[in-house]
Amino acid sequence: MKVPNEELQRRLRRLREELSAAGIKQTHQRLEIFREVAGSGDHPCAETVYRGVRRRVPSISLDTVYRTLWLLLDLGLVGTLGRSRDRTRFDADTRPHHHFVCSRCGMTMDFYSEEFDGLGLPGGAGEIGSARRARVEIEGICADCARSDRKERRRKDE
Amino acid sequence: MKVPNEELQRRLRRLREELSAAGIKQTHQRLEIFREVAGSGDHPCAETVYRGVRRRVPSISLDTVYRTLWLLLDLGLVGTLGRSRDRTRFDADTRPHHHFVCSRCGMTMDFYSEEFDGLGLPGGAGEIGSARRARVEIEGICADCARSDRKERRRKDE
DNA sequence: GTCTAGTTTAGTTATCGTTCTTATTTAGGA
DNA sequence: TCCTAAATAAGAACGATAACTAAACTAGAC
Repeated sequence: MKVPNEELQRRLRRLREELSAAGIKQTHQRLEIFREVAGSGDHPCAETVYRGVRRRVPSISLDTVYRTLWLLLDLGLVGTLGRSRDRTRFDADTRPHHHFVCSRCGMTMDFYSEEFDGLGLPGGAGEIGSARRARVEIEGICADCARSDRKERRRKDE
Repeated sequence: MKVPNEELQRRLRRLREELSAAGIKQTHQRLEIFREVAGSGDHPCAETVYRGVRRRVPSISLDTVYRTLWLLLDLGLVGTLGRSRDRTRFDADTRPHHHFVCSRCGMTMDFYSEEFDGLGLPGGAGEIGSARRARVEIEGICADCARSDRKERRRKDE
């Protein structure tokens, strides 16, 4: 799976824009690391990116790859699959269920929905495979955080 | 967040059933570790479970907690949040998108669906918070694996 | 109740992904 | 071109997790 060149160029242009907007230096390493991720239609891990970039920049260090990937994540230029930088969390609820994650406080809450359980691949993506079970993660602001936000705002307005 | 006692008892009963069905001994430690996870409506990490169990079984070792949690996972008595035991994977596609994960080969494929992007909390769970964005992960068998499964079955039938 | 195989503990060590430290290099502005 | 803050390379360090040991323990079969 390769990203078409046109799309890759678009992404590289965006990288340059975002870096200068944020006042961050455009180094050879950063460019090549991003090119590696942005050019693979896949979901590479840091090690894979490292091996790929090393073919073009043999002196690159794994540390630089990690630092750069987290930088790109902060800038919103890449994302991660699943929760990153978190230890494994266990869940004794084995019924099919879904999660709501508060993007403010990080709290994860379960909820149930048979409709969500049975979601299948949408038309056009059906040829990828056959669905067995769906898990939905909704990101948003939990009621508690929304409350304290409102309180905070009221305090400021006075 | 605490699990109601009735539900906890149901889960403990299931633990006993599954352990004897699998011919695995029912030890005090296993019971207490499971009770800790099953009794917390939360999503504790191994360390949290360890601290909780240690209050009741002070001699417990962290090693036993890990061994038992993975055992419970293998038995399907607990699950994990997100991909466990996997390194962080990066994704240069910053458009909203969803994933199809093949439970046979582990391959993760992207797909797009504006309908999925906009999923909100279902009725009855709306008071949890306000949704901002949804991510759907569909688990199933990819077309490639389905093909080789069929081939395998044909070979056996001959 | 006895036996035994499976389990736990404690302690040590290994591994793996990731991060830190420090000396060196470099991008980009003056 | 020169300067300096920022970035890098190398390898040591780190934290979570896993493996291994030997000795003690115990659940469940007989």
